[in-house]
Amino acid sequence: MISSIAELISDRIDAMPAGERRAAQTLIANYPLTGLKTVAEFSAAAGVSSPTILRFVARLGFQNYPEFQSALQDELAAQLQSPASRTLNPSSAGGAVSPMLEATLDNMRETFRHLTDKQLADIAARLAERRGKTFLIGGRFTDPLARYMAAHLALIQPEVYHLAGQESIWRDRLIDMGKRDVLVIFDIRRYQESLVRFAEKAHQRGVQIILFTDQWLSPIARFARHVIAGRTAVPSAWDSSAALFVVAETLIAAVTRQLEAAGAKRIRDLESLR
Amino acid sequence: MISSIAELISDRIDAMPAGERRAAQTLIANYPLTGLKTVAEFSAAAGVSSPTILRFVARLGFQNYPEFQSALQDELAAQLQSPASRTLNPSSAGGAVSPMLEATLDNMRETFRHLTDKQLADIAARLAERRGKTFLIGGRFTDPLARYMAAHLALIQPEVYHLAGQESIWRDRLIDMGKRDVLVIFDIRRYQESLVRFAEKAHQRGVQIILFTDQWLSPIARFARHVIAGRTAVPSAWDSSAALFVVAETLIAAVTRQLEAAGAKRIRDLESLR
DNA sequence: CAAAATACGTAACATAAGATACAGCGTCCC
DNA sequence: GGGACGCTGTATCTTATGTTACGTATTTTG
Repeated sequence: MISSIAELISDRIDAMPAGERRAAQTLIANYPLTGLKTVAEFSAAAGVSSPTILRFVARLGFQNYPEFQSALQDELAAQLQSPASRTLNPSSAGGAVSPMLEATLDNMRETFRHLTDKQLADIAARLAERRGKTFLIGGRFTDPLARYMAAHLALIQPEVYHLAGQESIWRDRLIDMGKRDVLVIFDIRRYQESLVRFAEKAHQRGVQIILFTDQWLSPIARFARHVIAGRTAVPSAWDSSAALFVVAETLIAAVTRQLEAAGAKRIRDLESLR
Repeated sequence: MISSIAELISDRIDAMPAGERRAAQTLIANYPLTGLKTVAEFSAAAGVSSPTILRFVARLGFQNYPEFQSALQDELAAQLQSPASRTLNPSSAGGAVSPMLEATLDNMRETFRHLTDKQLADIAARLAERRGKTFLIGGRFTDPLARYMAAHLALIQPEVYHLAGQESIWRDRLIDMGKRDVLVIFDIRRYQESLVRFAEKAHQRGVQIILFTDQWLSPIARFARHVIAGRTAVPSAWDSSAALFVVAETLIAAVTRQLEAAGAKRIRDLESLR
């Protein structure tokens, strides 16, 4: 079975006329980049004319050039999203312990790869500054993450609230929210209508929203000041929230550290209690 | 020094108006693929208009959109050619983030290294067999994990209950528990007296206890039929429950798979609902 | 060696892409 | 509360990209 376009090419390259073969070789030489450029650039790189490129693409079975490019992009997306870390991963040598674990580790690496220190520091700073209140809420499966984060944050600073229960209950809490407040929302597919509505209203009131979502971005991203996009794909019937969980823990640690550095009295009191 | 466009973006994202920030977040969320598509596709993905995308690109310092795309392609080319550079990305290269991530990944590997496939399979089988009820409970910080697991298990099988609220409330639930039932407890340092008492009483009633704890083992291990010891040490003021979280997800996946294999009617019904 | 078939490039075309002008709107500041 | 500023989207325009038609060159085959 032929999975990648590169395979497809090397499979048919022998049956190609000279010009198209040059196109094929040029593409393979630095795959897949040349194929993402324009026909004119591709043809120049291969030293052939534009129609030759188009005929080459047609021979591969694509209707037109954009379709060919989309296929390349999809392939690239798949590559970038599940890094080939299987090769450079020490634990994978141990056998089929758990594909689940491997996927989860990949997800975490990939999630953090798209997350800069600065982003995390900014979000931590926003959570640490005590100008307003902090609210946390999550969807059906992610609400426990909101609870987990709330449990920690509530300990190191005042005015941290987890929004639980029915929609009507948290909707009424909107009255307490304003520009100085922060709302942390967890929402992964399938995105919850009620959360989107809630986020929109909070946004209208000027609340700063920090969104934890998956790589396809919840519609709440529209209203969010900060967006954390975690990878969720695992070999399971369910999506994995593990990557988001680790980001949450990382943020908790960062906030704690910032407050410690700021010499917050509460932290000292807390330490004396421990 | 700013080397990659991703860095450039996260550096300036704060100085951007809302619409352009959405563009930035969308691009970062699955970088750099969105930037290689057309302006129209990009704008649709970000939920903004085409001009906003162009203004976003202009703000980054590019003269026009093609120039921006070329820059992305060059960056991609460099990445693809030296695979090593993919591992040492901006976020993991240095800074305060990566020690946390590294420790967490190590914890997971180590946790699963001490966990055999058979153990996991046994526990999953125990959870999947529908002879009695399943109860879940956790400590101060780990109760969200119990909730998370309960939210999934309750969907794929009946009679799954998360024990919430005050101690007196769950103590009264002991009446409903018997030999055929399973109790999943999450308890890491500092171990909670109330949980230990509860576990002991449940054990006396013949309840099968599955314990999620840390490597120093909660005293509840005395009463537990199955013990999962996760690594919790991270460079933070708090312990990490991430490894336990991943084990929980793994078990959820395994139980789901077993029930699917057993052809449970509920699973089929569930799938028709999705 | 000649004729046919195929391959290839030039040039004109149509389409879709990126760029721009402008008006509406919200926001901030005085 | 009013005015100025800045942001955003709609509609229009321009550019350049992909596509096609056709003639020439090249190879293949009888």
